[in-house]
Amino acid sequence: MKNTETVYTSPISCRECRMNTLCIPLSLRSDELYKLDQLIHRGTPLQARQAVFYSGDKFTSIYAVRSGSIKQFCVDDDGREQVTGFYLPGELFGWDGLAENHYQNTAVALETTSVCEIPFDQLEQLGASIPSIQRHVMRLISREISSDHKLIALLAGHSAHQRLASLLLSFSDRLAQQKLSSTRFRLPMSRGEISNYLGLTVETVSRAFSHFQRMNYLIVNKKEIELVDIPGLELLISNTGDSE
Amino acid sequence: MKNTETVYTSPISCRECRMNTLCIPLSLRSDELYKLDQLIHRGTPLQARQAVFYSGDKFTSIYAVRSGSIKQFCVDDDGREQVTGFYLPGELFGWDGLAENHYQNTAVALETTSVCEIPFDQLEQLGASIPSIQRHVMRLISREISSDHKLIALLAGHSAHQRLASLLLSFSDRLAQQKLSSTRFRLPMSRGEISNYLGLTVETVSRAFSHFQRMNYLIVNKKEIELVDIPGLELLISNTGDSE
DNA sequence: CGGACCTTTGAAGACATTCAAGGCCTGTGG
DNA sequence: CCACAGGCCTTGAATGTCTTCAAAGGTCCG
Repeated sequence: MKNTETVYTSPISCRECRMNTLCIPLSLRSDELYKLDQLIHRGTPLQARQAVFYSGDKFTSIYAVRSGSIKQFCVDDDGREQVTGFYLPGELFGWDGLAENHYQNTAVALETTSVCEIPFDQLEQLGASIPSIQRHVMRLISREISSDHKLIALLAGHSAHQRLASLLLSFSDRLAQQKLSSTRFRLPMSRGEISNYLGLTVETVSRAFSHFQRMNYLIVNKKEIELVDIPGLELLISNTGDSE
Repeated sequence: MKNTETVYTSPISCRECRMNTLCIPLSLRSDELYKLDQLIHRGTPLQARQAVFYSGDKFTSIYAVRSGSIKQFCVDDDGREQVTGFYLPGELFGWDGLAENHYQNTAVALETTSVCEIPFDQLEQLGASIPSIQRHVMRLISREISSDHKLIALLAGHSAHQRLASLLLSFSDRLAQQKLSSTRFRLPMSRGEISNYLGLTVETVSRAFSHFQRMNYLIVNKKEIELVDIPGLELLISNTGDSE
């Protein structure tokens, strides 16, 4: 099992676990790394339901989840909330504020959560002098677009069961990336938040969980999930319905 | 009626209508503008159904629609296509390729279409020397995220009628930005493409059009649309259903 | 212990899909 | 130029999935 983090041999990089939470696979000289590291403000931990920023706030920074989890949602013209994403440790959020210089979404902690703040104008200046950083920042933004496209495809073309299964497997994958268990985990958000994200009702999500348990795809106990048949869930998602 | 384009006093900027199709509200010195303008490759016109790039192609450039229209779609693991966006003159596409250095979507012309190619590495280099360009590029990418979020909210929280009405009003707005009629226009895509984009079936979209015509919201003749009651459509979209 | 909120489950209903068929355009070949 | 084939679009009827409405159990926190 290779430890890819050994790239960061600088004592700076691992101090306070800053860099590795950004998952930045850059090969930087240590002085460059030092500059990047200096940008990152380590915030005080947030309590559940506490906001990182509100929709309409002036855009200043992007954020990385260090521990805990974040829910991002926007509010429609007619007052409807729409969850646009859940963010786990190592993931970045806040990009949407860049376009209009104001955050379009509100970001709140789903549990006790700590985040890193990365002031954008400083990141921008640093990017101007270190091209690899510039490139990487753009790549990170683009990644957000790709994940949004995946969600669009999920919402536009999949059933309730498929949507929930996708969410669970997405969580599983992302936890695995953090070297956490991909089969047993705790969902940090409520059924209501899941249903909103997936474009369903609370009842439908609840029924889907029950159904998955009956089918022995998983064991669910409140927010604790144990996936016992990941291939089965994958099959469920890929089934277009023209067979069976 | 102010003409905001008078910013571009340089003879370069208006040559071949390059800059104004990018809608870049930058105040650049003419030498900077010249450099930016030089990047832009004017492509030969595309015929309907012809691709700008395919999913999996190496990422080289972003593109701006000069005339005509573009459909962007990705193909799921299980082969399902999902339209992720339609692009009209003045709009940019191709950002999704940045993350993995390969385009995730395929972009095809919906009709005879001409696009500008903007090689990304050159744009990047230029951005490094001209901060305002750098900033603007990021803003453009972020705009893509915002519009994706709007689509997510549309798919997750709105009925078939609301989705189609939203699409029509979105077209109306975007055409107005190009100083074209916002009430009479031709939809460049098929019913099937609309239904895929909106997460519906062809039949549902067709019925929605018929319904809108019966309700005197619009007049539809094949792909020709005339919006006759835009406020009515707006009301339809904002109605959460708890009234009326 | 009580109350509010979240979750689950049931039953009825609504909306969108599926299945089916016919009409309308377009482009091609006779 | 006309005929025909194949899309694409529309419409109808039946089905199904998800929602809505309703109620009860569970959990958390004061």
